[in-house]
Amino acid sequence: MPKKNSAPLAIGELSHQTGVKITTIRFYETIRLLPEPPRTTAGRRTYGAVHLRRLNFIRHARDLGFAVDTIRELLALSDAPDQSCAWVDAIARQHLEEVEDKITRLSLLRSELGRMVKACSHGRVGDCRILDTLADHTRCASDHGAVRD
Amino acid sequence: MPKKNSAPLAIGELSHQTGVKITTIRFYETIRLLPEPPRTTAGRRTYGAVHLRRLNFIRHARDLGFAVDTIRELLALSDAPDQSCAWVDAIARQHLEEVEDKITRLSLLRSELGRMVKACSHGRVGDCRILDTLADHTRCASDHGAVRD
DNA sequence: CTTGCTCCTATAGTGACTGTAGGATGGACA
DNA sequence: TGTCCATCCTACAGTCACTATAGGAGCAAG
Repeated sequence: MPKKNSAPLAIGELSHQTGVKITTIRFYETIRLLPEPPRTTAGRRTYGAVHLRRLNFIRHARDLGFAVDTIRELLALSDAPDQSCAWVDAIARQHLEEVEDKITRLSLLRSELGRMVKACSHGRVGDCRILDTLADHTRCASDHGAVRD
Repeated sequence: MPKKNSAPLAIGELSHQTGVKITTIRFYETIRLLPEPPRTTAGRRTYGAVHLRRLNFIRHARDLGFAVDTIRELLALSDAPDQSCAWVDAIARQHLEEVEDKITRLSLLRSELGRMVKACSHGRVGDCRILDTLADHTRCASDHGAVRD
């Protein structure tokens, strides 16, 4: 006996229940990530359980770092329950790899920054090891790449 | 006997020597990160050793993840060699902290994604553990926050 | 009826670039 | 001299995922 909690929600209510800001909810509507909800006669959006579920999914996926386009894909997949879930698996694995990659790069960065900070003798700017290091990549211990996301 | 390699560089040359794209060099000029260089009569930019040094500094700092505004600050500081380098040190330390923070958050994420992927039994979408997990944060082992930069 | 909250649209701004359109210049070769 | 291609120029739009602001209208309580 699934209790239908189907009283329509105002946007502020939906925002509160999902932790997604009102402006962001409206933004998701404009980029067609969230379907247009029905409106009251006065033009206010009214959301139901479907929207709530979908927005929770979106929010969680975003928190886990999935891109909006990827989420769109995942949502489409989850609407076709009889398909193989191999593609979902592939998407998740690829994202995991990207995260691991980022961690690796950031760790190299941490070492380099750590070394830089440690070398500082707290004197005058003219003798600053930190600025020296920034001025000349060859002083770096590792070939830290760029951290551009 | 410092060899002055002072033949003026064309923008393509500078790009080649620093690894910064031509468009990016021009962009740095518009945001006043790099000073406007002199031009030839035909209006082409000509760079000297000063620009080369400055751009190398910028590039290296960007690679290490410093924001453009921070780099602006660091450049201003490096132009005042008699000041104390405490502020430079503080900037670098803060950036290091931010990087460490990011690593922590990404590591939590990695665990969560790893768990998700491992739980996948490669069946149909309707039974997909990955989609289940995305649909419901309470299935998560940790309170991984958001990864928003 | 006023007060204060929620809601609406439309538009511009964020950071750090990247891409495109449409044109001018420079040097090498026939 | 013609012509070819690489290089350079400007100006503006697009990226991503929002956030902020301006200027209103609606709604419930006191």
